[in-house]
This record gives sequence, structure tokens and C-alpha cells, in this order.
Amino acid sequence: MSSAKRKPDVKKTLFAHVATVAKALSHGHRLELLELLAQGERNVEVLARLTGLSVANASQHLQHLRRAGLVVARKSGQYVHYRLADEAVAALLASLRGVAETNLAELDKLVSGYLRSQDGLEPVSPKQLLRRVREGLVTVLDVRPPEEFAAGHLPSAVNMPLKELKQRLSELPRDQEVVAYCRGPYCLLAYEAVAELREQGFAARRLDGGLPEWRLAGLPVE
Amino acid sequence: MSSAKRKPDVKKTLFAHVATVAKALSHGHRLELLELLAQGERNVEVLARLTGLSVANASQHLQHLRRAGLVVARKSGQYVHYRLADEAVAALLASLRGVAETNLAELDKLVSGYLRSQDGLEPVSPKQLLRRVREGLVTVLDVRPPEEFAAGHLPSAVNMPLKELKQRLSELPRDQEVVAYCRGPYCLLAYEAVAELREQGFAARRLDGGLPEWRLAGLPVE
DNA sequence: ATAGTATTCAATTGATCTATTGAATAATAG
DNA sequence: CTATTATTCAATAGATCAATTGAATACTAT
Repeated sequence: MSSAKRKPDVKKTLFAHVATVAKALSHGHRLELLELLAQGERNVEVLARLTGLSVANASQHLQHLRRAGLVVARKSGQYVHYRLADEAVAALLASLRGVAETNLAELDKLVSGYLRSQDGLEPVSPKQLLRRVREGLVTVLDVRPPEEFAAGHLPSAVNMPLKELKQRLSELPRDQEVVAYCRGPYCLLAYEAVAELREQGFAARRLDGGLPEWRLAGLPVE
Repeated sequence: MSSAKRKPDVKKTLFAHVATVAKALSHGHRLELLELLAQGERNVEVLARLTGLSVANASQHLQHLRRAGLVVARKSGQYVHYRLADEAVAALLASLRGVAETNLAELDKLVSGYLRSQDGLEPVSPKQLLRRVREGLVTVLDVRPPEEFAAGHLPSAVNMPLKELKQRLSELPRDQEVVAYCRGPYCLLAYEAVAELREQGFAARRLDGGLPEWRLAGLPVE
């Protein structure tokens, strides 16, 4: 039986291949790129600017992700647009984040200390929010940039990037709660929007998670 | 606003912490250790032997996993028993494996080429199997070592390690299908058991996944 | 064609990771 | 107490990875 000798090799090879995927996830910059790509397609320059990386560096990290099969590239003219390879990638990221949060004491402290302190209230769960949106009880505020909003957003959400928030407060009704969201659990825009709104006397809360998490829950996107 | 300067730091720090968890998953040996731990608690020496690593090397990898919060250690006498920190870790592993399989062309070839060729038939899904077990239509064969069987197994499963299979064929009924399983999708024991059984004229198939996947599906364990 | 832009490639340097080895701890058995 | 066993620690050398730089490629617009 040749398999007696080949068996360990095959098993080691299988695990080594799975490990290469994990290795692609094992750098903060690449996780940040993936979070941005979870919002929708992006070209290299924009990704570099949003993450603060040099273009060459961003390009190399993106190629690393591509080799691991986590993202795909589409060339259009002189631009190369990257996007997540698959919805399963977004689910994997969420799972990784969840394990990291529950298991890493330090991370837990950061998340619950720094982030949660900014708004005293618990975040609204996606399902709760959907129910209240359908009953017209709540204003949904998307504080991401307009391009990301255009690529998909929550039902009946209003787009108001954080920078414009102060000037456009009059557009928001004061007689119902405002729920803000942005890219994901580690996107700080929504935290700051809630802080600002509450300073101005609004009843404001944050959505638990961002658009990718909403999508993963199987809820509708416009 | 001090957050204008601190914001990027917090975000980078958050992603860096999540990345350390991914880094812990980024080595084949550690994934193999985790697969074994998904079967139940194990001490260092046993893990070293099962993986073919030196004890010191296995110990270091285990400590790496522990620092990342993926496993926990329990000291009892002179032994240190490791186990998965959480059920979410098993789910994360399954998710990682799934993404790796669908996205890595090479891995796909290995899995469907080498493994699937060993038994021509499709594997049985956990839900199908549970239904057929309850109707008494099938014999469930657990080909893992007795310790792992003792730590938990499928309802009404028969334990028969691969090495004993040939001698104990008479214990298996020939008038109904036999479904074999072992540790997980990359555990080769079940493939070999099915091949052997079919050579001997049994109607044999493989369960899709192993005990950890069965657990994750929320199905009952004895 | 020419200039300009987006992206990738190639080479370098410093940093991090892995496996091995042998010694150090800690618990147990005689 | 001494010998034994399980585990961890510490130091090393080789391998791999990350960021930077400047050049190369590929496409667009004039």
C-alpha cells in the first residue's frame, strides 16, 4: 500500500495549504484592506490612500491576498479593481474577529474600553433595526463616503459623511431615534457620529457591526 | 479633538491584534494540532507523537496558540492538557478550511483529486446520516482511536480503529450500508476504511466531515 | 509619437519566524 | 533523597516576511 507512506505527506500538504490562507490574514494592513474591500470594489490607489500605505506596498499586500484566493482583481483601463473573492471571505473575517475579541484579553479591553466608552448605550442589533425601520420608528444614518454608500446601503438609509454631519443636522428629525453605522465593528466613524449627535441633543445609537455584517445576516441591501 | 490623531492608531492596533490570531493559524503544524484538539483534550507528548513533531517543538507551537487565545492549558500532575478555548475556534477553523478549499485551486485539486478518488461515491451529509441512523438503516463506524471515541462520538456509532478493521469485519452487518467517519475533512482514516470495506464487498460511504463538524451542526453527541 | 498616470516588478535591508539542541523546572515514583 | 518523566526555557542558525526605493510596464489623453 503506497498510501502508508504518502498519507502523512498529503495531510501535511493539506494543512500547509490552509495555513497559507491564514497567513494572508495575518497582517494588520491586509485585514484593513479586506475590511475596505468588504464595502465594495476599489482600485489600488484609493486603497493605498484610505489605509495610509504607499501604493507599492498596498499593491504587494493585495497581490498577497490574491495569491491566497481571498480577493480577485479586475483590470479596467489603467485601473485594477480589487474585490473580495467570495461572500465566504466576509464570513471568515467576521469569525476571526469574533474569536479574537472573545479570546484576546487585550483586544477586549481596547474594544470595550475605548470604543464602548464613547457611547454609553448598547448598539442596536441588525434584526431589531430592520424591524424598527419597517415600522418607521427610526432614522438610519450611513456615515461612510458617498462612493461606498452608492455601492450598497441599508434600506432607507440617509448618507451623511462624518465631515458634513454638523452642517446637515437640520435634515435629521429630532422626534425619533437616529441609528448610525459605517464599515464594520472597527470602523470608528459611527462612534464619532453618535457622540456628536448626542452632544447636539439627538437620541442616537450605533448599529452593531457595519454593512458587511448586515449582509451576512441575510438582510436586504439597497 | 484628540481622537483625530488617535483614531488611526486605535484602528491599526485593533487590526494588528486580530492579525495575531490569524498568525497563530498560519502554520500547518498548528492547524494540525488544532484539528487534534478539536477531538478533545490532549497532553503535549501525545500531541507530539500524533503529529510527528519533537516534544519541544510541539510545546512551542502550543504556547503560540495559547498566547493567541485559541487553546487553553490545564495542568494536572506532571501533565499539561491542552484543549480548544472555545467552540467558536472550531467554527473558525471550519470557515478557514472552507474558504481555502473554494479559493485555492491547488488545494481543490488535492482534495478532489487525491481524496475523492479513493471512494467514488459522494459523502453522506450529517443531517442525512442522522435521519438514517434513527430509522436504523445504517451502521455508523468510528475509525478513530479508542481515547477519542471515548471523549465523544456519533449516536450508536461502533468504534473500530483502522488497524483492527480487517480482523473485525464479521462484526459489521452486510445487509445495510456502513458510513465511516473520523476526525474531520482532512482525516484520511475514513477514506481508507471505506476503500477497505468496499474491497470486501460492503456498501460503504464516508460521512462529510468528522466529529467536530457534526458538533458544529448542532447534532447530538454521545 | 509624447507625456502622464496606475500598477507592478526587482532588489535591498531589517525584522520576525521556525526547528533544533541542550539545559532548566516541576512533579512523581522508588 | 535520587532518579525519572513531562514540560518549558534559552540560544542558535536558517528561512521567510515587510517596507522602501527606483525602475519597468501598460494604458490613456493630447
